[in-house]
Amino acid sequence: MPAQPDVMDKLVSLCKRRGFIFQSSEIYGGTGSVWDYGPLGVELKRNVKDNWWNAMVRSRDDVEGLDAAILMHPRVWEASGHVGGFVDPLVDCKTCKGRFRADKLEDARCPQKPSKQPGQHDACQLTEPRQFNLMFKTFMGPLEESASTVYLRPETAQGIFVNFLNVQQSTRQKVPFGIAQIGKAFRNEITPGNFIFRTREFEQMEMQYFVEPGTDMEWFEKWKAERMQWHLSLGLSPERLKFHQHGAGELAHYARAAFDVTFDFGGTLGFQEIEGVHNRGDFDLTQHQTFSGKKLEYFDQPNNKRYVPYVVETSVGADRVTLAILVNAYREETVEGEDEGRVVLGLAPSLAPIKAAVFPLTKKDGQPDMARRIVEDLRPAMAVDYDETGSIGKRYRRQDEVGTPFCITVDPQSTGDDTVTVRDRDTLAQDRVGASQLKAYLAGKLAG
RNA sequence: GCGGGAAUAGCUCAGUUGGUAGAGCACAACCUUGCCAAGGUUGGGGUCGCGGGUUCGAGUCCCGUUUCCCGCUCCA
Repeated sequence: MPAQPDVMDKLVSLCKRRGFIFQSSEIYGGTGSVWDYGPLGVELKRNVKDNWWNAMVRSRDDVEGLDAAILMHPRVWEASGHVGGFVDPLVDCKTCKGRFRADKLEDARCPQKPSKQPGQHDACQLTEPRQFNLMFKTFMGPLEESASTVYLRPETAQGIFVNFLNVQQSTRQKVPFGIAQIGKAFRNEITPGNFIFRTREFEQMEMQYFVEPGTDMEWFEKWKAERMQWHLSLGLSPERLKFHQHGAGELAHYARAAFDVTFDFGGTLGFQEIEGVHNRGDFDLTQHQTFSGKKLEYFDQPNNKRYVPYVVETSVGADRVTLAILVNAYREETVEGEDEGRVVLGLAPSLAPIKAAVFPLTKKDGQPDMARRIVEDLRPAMAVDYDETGSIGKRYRRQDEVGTPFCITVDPQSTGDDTVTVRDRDTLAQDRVGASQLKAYLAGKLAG
């Protein structure tokens, strides 16, 4: 299915208009590359995170939850390789306007091929190398001069590694087991962009699974399969999901094997990573042992052996998955007999910010009162909206474009026999349901 | 950070050779209608991204700056 090239633009507009996502600090002209989630966006993203947490932590007995601090001891980032590895010296060529990593140039010459820019590279004009550190720096302590420099974490994983023994010992977990965390991370990306796809402040959903060395590739394959299923369970179209195993040359410094889940965002973006599954070996725990001087070994009592576990990691960008869900759900379609098309967010009911909207067909004959009683009845069980403004068709479409799966209408018949119509967002079918059965009826639909 | 383009109402856009802002849609109230964006009346909303300059006068010309888009570079 070829995505419309301009779907992303329409989505950005829809997200702002209906309160999903706003640009940060907009009234001051906006701040680059950070975004705020509005009333509907925070519900959607929270539903995504809750789904992940329930699948990853609450429904398993071998994964424990954690919420580590964003600010960590600065030595953590020396051990992790971020202080050294996250700094790239870059040079610009004034002739061809290209930019290159100074450490990758073979000599002090612009590597731009002459054929690409004929006659322009007789004299190279490279700027001095400049350092780009991708970590945000700040100060811990009230006086800037005497305070120590700390970093905003560029990934959540290190909070899990440094707590490996705390969690293992406090929960009496045995290897293999995992630690999961949802939290913010920060990177001074050189080129942020594409809406919430690449931002400088973002949220990760990570799980580090600790296994016995030698069983790591087996677990790597297990988690690959499990994570693919999760993305499908969110309603992402199978044809828009593609899985990419990294070749030896692509691997990051810590990885023994890596696997990306990519999603087709359409347009110029195309397939982009939304989750990575990595076999990190014992790189991280060994580094922290070295830098901290503390043993990070697991004692296998039955077999009387001691080892540093290997780690299989799955790391999802919460914002990226949320964006993928929005892109995947966006559609424009024509209703038969209508001139104007409708915009629909075909969100899975479990992810929809609003589960049901209740309308009185007219403002007469006690219909608004009955509709409001239904709202109050449903509210404890689900996010529900009330709307009496405009024609019934207009109200349906307001809900369609924010992905509400069910619309409930109170009509003249309702006040007599206590039944209402439930209209399905996707099929447009209408069921007649007794008002007293409504809660159970919707619960069944939302679960199924 | 470099090069190019852009910025006027919530959205999409008009705005003449410089003479202190308009339309459609959207939104709100009321009337009407009553199951898929009907119609009518009324209304709210913009110091034209921000700062400076030229000018009697700047949305319009000049400089700076911020943000966004497209390339380059980077992307754990």
